[in-house]
Amino acid sequence: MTRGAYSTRQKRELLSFLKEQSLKHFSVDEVVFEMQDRGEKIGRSTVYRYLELLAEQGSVRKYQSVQGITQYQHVEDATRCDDHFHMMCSRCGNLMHVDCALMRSMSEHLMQEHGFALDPRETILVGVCDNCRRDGGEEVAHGAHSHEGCHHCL
Amino acid sequence: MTRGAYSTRQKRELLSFLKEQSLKHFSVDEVVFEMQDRGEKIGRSTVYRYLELLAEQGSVRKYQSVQGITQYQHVEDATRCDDHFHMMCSRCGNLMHVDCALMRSMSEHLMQEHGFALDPRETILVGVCDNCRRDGGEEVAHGAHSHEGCHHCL
DNA sequence: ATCGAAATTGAAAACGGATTTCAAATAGAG
DNA sequence: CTCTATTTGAAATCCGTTTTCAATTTCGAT
Repeated sequence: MTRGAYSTRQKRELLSFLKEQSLKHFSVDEVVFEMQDRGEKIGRSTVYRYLELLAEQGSVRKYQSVQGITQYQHVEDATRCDDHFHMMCSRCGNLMHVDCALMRSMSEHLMQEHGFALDPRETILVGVCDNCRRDGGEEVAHGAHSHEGCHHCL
Repeated sequence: MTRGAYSTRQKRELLSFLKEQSLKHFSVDEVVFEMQDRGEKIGRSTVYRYLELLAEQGSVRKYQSVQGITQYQHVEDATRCDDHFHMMCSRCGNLMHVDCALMRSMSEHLMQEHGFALDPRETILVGVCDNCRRDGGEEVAHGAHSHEGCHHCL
């Protein structure tokens, strides 16, 4: 079987659902419920399979929530997120991009001194974002980038 | 039921097993197998229950591996792993400690330039460890610290 | 447009780690 | 020792994920 060869209604609808909500993250069940709410017909196994395929191809990112449930998130430009890191706010769930000289020298250090090949696609720096530190951590729109002040960064 | 009121042989043996291998990390199954290998009689549910209790009390730390398996690690001093970082191998699941000047300056940078309060207890750097890069990723004993060469580190 | 091989779908079964159940065993107070 | 509360552990259950497989769909070839 050559996965990903045919284009189907389910795949098109799932992909456009994810694209609409770009940088927002979903569990498989959330995708299934929200899509079925819209009247779109799609099965759980299809969602699992296609999200997995998209993750391999790089157009969605996959990570484990603290509770151990797999979360998926669409990233518009697949290569765009391969060479920098991501910070996630543990209060609001916001995911932010960081591309610093410091991060790169850390990568190099880990490789040279520890033989550890750090993977920026898999690694998520967890902490508390600026907004949440200030205003106590209400839910905030996903995907905002809070790094205006940094001249090293994206 | 008032959990943790009674002292039992199983609890004493589990705790001393963990203490012996301090800072090494285990899945529940690894604990069960290794303890049963030594001839100690302990059931899987007891291990789950007691590790959970110890985690709440702070004397063991609990992690999700990339494969989604929960890992437990004894920390004599609960605060001891609060100030350095952890790297996890995405192939063998091995968790390693890193305490580098570089990591600390990265933390400072994120705070100063991005207002992001990085949390070393929640953050796990993901990549491929030395052993797995060399020999193609067979299962390796857990808990080894592969940073002998680094003078910055633990 | 039709045929046929290959890919895809999705309901249901299987899987596997974690949790819960509950009767039997054990701890500890009196 | 006796009585009650806690703990144990095998088995059942839960729940997210993966796999199975027959039916369906896609798409190239004719």
